Amino acid sequence: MCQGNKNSVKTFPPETEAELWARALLIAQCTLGDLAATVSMTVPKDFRREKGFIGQLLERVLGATAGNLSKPDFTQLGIELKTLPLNPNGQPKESTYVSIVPLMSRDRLSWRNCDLYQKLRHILWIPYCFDKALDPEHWRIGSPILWSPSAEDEAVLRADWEELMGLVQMGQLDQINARLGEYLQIRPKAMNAKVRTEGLGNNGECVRTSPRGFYLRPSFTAKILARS
DNA sequence: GCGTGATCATGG
DNA sequence: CCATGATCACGC
Repeated sequence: MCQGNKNSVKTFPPETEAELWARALLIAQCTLGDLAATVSMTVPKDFRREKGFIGQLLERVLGATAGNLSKPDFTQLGIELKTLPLNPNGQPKESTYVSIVPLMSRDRLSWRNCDLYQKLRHILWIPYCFDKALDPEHWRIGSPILWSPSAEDEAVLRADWEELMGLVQMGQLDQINARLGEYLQIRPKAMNAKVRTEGLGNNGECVRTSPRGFYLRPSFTAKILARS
């Protein structure tokens, strides 16, 4: 980690959705290097040791406030910030992490009240071109997308969530893999495969298992892009 | 250790 | 080729 990033500047949080949107429009077409300079950060040459850099850069530039709380980044506005890496062909390159999977929840869950939905209900997408042929400082930010799931999106997301959380709550952790779910999938979310946390066994008892997260498939974020 | 930000690296 | 499973850094 370079010294410049430790001392980087934070932007004041936007007070309204319109203000956030205006800021997002202002940075469209900027390079990561230009943006980083405005908040005294330095763009890494590769992301092997700084995978979250671009997300943290955009949090600073746009004035996100939630830190590591399980809340939308712009808490007062209820808006989640997500960067979206695109291949040079304009398609999403990676899945999008959304939230941690609550592996110990035994209570009946409500879709509209779950952490996952609270983040999915309103997202500011910031696409950028992930081009291995260029140094990351020259990668360009694209046009922002302020998105909420359509009724059809929500129906699929909710069905995926119900299927996946059904397995979690029934203690069927060993049946969960990233192939399940049409738009949403569950994948490991930890420093490494040895990390353990508590989950539910098939008799409702506590078992040790790996932490997992909910991710949106690239095929779904591609639909969001195509529609915008 | 957990949740935030994600991308890496390899097997199918 | 690309999705799955694995991995990296930070704040607290």
